[in-house]
Amino acid sequence: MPHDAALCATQQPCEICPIRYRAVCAHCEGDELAELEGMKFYRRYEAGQVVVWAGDRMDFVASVIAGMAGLTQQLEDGRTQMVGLLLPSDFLGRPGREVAAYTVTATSDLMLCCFRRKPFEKLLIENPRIASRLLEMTLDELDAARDWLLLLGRKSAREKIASLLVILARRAAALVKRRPEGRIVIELPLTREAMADYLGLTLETVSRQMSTLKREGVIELDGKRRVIVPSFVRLVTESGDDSDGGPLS
Amino acid sequence: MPHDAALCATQQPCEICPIRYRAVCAHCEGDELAELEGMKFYRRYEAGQVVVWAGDRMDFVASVIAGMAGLTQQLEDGRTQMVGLLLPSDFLGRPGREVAAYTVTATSDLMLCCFRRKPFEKLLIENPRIASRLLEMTLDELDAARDWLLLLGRKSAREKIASLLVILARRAAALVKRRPEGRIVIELPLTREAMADYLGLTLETVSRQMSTLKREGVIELDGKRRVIVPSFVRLVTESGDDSDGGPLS
DNA sequence: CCAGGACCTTGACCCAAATCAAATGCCCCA
DNA sequence: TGGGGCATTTGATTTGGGTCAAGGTCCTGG
Repeated sequence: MPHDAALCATQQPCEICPIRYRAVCAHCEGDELAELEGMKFYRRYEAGQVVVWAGDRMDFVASVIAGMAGLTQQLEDGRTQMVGLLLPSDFLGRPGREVAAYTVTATSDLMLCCFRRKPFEKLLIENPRIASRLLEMTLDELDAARDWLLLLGRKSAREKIASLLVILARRAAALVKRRPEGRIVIELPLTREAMADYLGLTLETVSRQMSTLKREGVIELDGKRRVIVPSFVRLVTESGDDSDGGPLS
Repeated sequence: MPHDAALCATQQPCEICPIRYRAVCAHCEGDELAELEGMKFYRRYEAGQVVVWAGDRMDFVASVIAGMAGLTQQLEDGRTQMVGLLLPSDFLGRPGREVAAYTVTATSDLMLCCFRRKPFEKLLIENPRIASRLLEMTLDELDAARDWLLLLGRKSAREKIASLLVILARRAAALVKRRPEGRIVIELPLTREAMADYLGLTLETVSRQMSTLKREGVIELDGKRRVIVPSFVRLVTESGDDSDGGPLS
């Protein structure tokens, strides 16, 4: 069956696809996934709830269906850095690793489509197509991590905030509404503290920079968690990287 | 044939293994790799030489045989961040990507074992074992990138320096000599500027922190590029993370 | 053996972001 | 309707690391 973009792009969870419910679905991949029935289950978490603690045994891997989660790492003295951002269609867990290396926390209400580890690993071996899809996704994640390294290592606080908004606007189509005249509305699925942990800043600095961007008209705030972007191009400029790749630019 | 740890761990390049000459070799993987003959070639680069520029076409992928290279990303105004560190056995290039996303520079003299892209990709499809090895390596790289995010986001300059030395000591067995009484000697394959680009610092700060660590007896310097670590445990303490995983700890 | 240049160190000063400390707003539930 | 608790904002102050500037060291090639 041919790829059905409309069906794949829907916000409804695909009931069959094991990995990426939006870009790959039963309608695209065919019957090879039918065997997955019976090895998967859904779980929901509330904002702030911990999915797994680093060091805990994790007997499943999962695909994010809705909401957002963060992978988090800590130094002994409590300094915290987010090291992974999971949005719908992202994959959680690592084949072959039974013990979680990072703490996973729902930063907003979260819905996961989970697969029991053992049968999933068996599936990977038997089904090179899924394995290769997983490799591709991992490579994309690595690229994202590398952009993040540049952000953490070399960008100013203001550029970091702008970059985060750009990332959310580009990746989280579900969070974004386009308004007439090109205005964009972003529902922030993170607290200021989670933003700070993502950006390697303190929450006070995040708050101050949000205020500054607002004062200068780069963004508007409607409540604390809704950001309106009058000019996306302007926001991208503020983010420091000129890459015009990706949607919305 | 069973895994031969001694043979795999040798510093000699494995003439057959396409991906990781130390951990996987013809002796472990068997004949499935024989078909690789004829699709591979070696290249050497001098310290400072650029392997590929971001945006350039790259018609091969490669395995690092000796030396060290850095992947580097830049903002328009020239701020530079290293986003990948390639040591012997690391893999360079991404299947399916013909245009390099990052600039690759040899930070020391470098030897690559290269594979022409097309036949390599064909091989990946036909040989799930190699594909799965590549997935595993990519996941390891992602883990390393995540530790790096923590380093850039939350560590002090001093901790960053100590962390880099720990990483080099753990990963680059080829660079490290153990002396009696547990002393370790590290040959730094990077300039101070490359260290700064890795750590998200300026070269002046790197130099200052090296001097401080020396003054306090955490390290000794023999010339500019040879670091002697009297107590590795002490160095790990200075690095901020208490993880005692990995060799040498 | 000396000159030039690349690489590194050190000093003085400055500034962006952290830290410490108070408000303020907001939501939920009694 | 009001109060408790959390998230957020804002202010005052400090500080780690950046910036600018001046040497120093070592290697190489003439």
